Amino acid sequence: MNKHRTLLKHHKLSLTAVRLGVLEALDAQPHSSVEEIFAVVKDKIVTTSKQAIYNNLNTLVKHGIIREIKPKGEPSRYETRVGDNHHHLICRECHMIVDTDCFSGAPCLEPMDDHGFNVDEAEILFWGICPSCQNNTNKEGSKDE
Amino acid sequence: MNKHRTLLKHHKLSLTAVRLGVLEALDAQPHSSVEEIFAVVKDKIVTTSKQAIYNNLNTLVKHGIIREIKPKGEPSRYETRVGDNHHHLICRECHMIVDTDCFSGAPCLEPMDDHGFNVDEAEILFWGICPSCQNNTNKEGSKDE
DNA sequence: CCAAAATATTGATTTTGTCAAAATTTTTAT
DNA sequence: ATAAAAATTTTGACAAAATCAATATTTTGG
Ligand SMILES: [Mn+2]
Ligand SMILES: [Mn+2]
Ligand SMILES: [Zn+2]
Ligand SMILES: [Zn+2]
Repeated sequence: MNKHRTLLKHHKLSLTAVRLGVLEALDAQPHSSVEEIFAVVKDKIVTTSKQAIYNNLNTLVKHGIIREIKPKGEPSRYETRVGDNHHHLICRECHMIVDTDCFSGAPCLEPMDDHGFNVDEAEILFWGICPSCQNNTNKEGSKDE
Repeated sequence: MNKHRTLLKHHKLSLTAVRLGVLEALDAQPHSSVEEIFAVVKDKIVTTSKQAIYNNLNTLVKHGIIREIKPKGEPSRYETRVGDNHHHLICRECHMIVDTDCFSGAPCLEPMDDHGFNVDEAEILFWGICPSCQNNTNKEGSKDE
């Protein structure tokens, strides 16, 4: 995958094995957690460390190359889909995350009253139960976690 | 404040000093953190513990009596304003949080594509710079954190 | 007032993530 | 291609936020 090399060059970021591994892992599995990314990268680069994953994710976020999502009470997730201000559905049971586009009608960046804030991002999380968990609940009766 | 006693009774929750203290603290200062609530409650009930604050906040959230907000990279905030699906502006610099009403036009609970999810909450965080921090930045030049 | 249930207190533990220093790799400039 | 400089990686210690668990205390309902 050469687009990552080009992208990193554009941002004057070093082109390292771990960094490329992180980007590939995220392309393959959007909304991954640090643990998940680490597992994938470790498969290719056995000597890698969790700290290197953290470092790279933070650097990539700072440069706007990836985006961080941090749902209440869960570790951060990351994705390479940036710059389109899309939003997320998250399942209260299995914590699965899926993309959903921005409303076409509603201007996300314009709250009813902005109180003088200079708003640059509208982060929207739709909380609910995913189709699969809806089924499970129906079949197994009332069951927690 | 007797409305809190009534409210707790409705939910069959014990009426304890700490619990009432938490609700009063939150009424007085919406979007407070555990630390802030603890400080306020401790002022009245010197023997209280942080764990009691955590316990109570969790219980109150479960019962829908208060609401939890958890912005990326910050401790949770709590508020007694519930049930109106309002949203929040948060300052990237000073982390101040202010309320903003739901769009009137856009139906918050209806994402463009719900992917079969049973959505019950739309959590919207508007990120930006608050008026006060805009001033500081202008006056002090480019300054970080 | 008394027993049962709920809550509070205390201290240990977990999870997620940062910090810091030395070792290695990558880049930049001869 | 090579050497110095810069960036990244590795390792281990550390920190913040929150939960868990056991015992003590308070609250409730009778
Ligand atoms: Mn996404
Ligand atoms: Mn609010
Ligand atoms: Zn699910
Ligand atoms: Zn501010």
